[in-house]
Amino acid sequence: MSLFSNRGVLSSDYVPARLPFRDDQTNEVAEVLSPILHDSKPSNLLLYGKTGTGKTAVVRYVLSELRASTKTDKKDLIIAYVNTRNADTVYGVLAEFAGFLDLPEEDRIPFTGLSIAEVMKRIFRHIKSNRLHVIFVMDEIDHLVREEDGGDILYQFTRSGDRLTPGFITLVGISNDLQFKENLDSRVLSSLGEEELVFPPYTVDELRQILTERARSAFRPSVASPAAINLCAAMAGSEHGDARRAIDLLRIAGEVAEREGLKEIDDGCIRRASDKMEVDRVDEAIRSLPVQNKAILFAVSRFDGGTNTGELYIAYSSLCKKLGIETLTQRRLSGILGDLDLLGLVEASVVSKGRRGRTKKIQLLMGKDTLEKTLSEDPMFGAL
DNA sequence: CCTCCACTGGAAACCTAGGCTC
DNA sequence: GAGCCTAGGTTTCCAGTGGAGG
Repeated sequence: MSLFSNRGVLSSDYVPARLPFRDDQTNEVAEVLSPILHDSKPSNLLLYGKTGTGKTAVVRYVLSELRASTKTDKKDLIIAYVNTRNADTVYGVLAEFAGFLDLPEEDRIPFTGLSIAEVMKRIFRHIKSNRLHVIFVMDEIDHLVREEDGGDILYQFTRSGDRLTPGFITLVGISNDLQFKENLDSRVLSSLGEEELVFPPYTVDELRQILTERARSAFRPSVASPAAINLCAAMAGSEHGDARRAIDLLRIAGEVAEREGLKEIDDGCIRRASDKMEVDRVDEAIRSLPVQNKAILFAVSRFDGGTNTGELYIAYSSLCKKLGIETLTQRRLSGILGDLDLLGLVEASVVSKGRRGRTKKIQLLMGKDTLEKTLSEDPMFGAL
């Protein structure tokens, strides 16, 4: 018998009927966006806060309320939500955004081939001619700003006024990075940040209450004891006040308990769940890597006590020959190493060895066996 | 205090895939 | 169908550099 009565309550895209400890933010977002109900353009809005502080949840909540309170026959209100990190490139963001707009057949955005300018033109033309009122939510907008030309796109959106009338776009930017403003053109910032809102991290006590509330509807009675919930809140949230992590942890702990045939979640489940989350994260990151990055990662794993760029390049080159794939240049390898470092799969730091030059000291950040197990799913690496 | 290694990392050129125009 | 254009990945080129050994 399942320990869960409603697992969905603990899933990452669940929006609860009320967001605890976020009433102020909810009201403010609602207030800023409310002009749309009277067909006038709301101010652009910028939300900051670390991950798991409820930014996305608040926005989703307000938007769904907004949707609910507009008349069903209203076809000119478009609410678009794009996570700019998932969309990955500037082009990807625009293409995904365009997906919300229901462009006419001949103006559909293919997945590649068009210039950014052409994509913008199509989007703007469509909004203008259909008098659309658009709220465009860009989650993890800091990622877009870091992309080349990303800030430029924002500039165009914020300056798009008369190219769109009688339609309009209101931008809602969500950022995890509190300093991303520094990389932003000041004109864009002043326009995008017409209204700003900061989300403080949750305290451990707040997390505990959030979890308690969710657990009540997610689990059968007496599956998640107060002690278990305390531990989840403390483990996931003590450093960052990250509610998403805390909720994920609780859900996975529940799954672990269920699989092990237990009647309730104990400390052990939670610790094993925490380990599992880390393994899953790494697993997924490896799986979605391009071949070259996998090959480089594999080459890194051949050195037990860490290695350096020159040594790694030699190992990588012979690996490529063995695999029958193209060998990239050392310059490129260095760049990919940087990416792997950002993903937290590898640690690559520049060290100087005096007269023996400067290099990157490289170390694998996971068990060799974890990597080999995941990599062996790829037919190309299976034989190794 | 200077040298000089083994790279780093910026900049620009090059390549490729795919849509567009005519 | 030829020829053009762009985005994104890669290569080419190279000036710049932290610090152990002299």
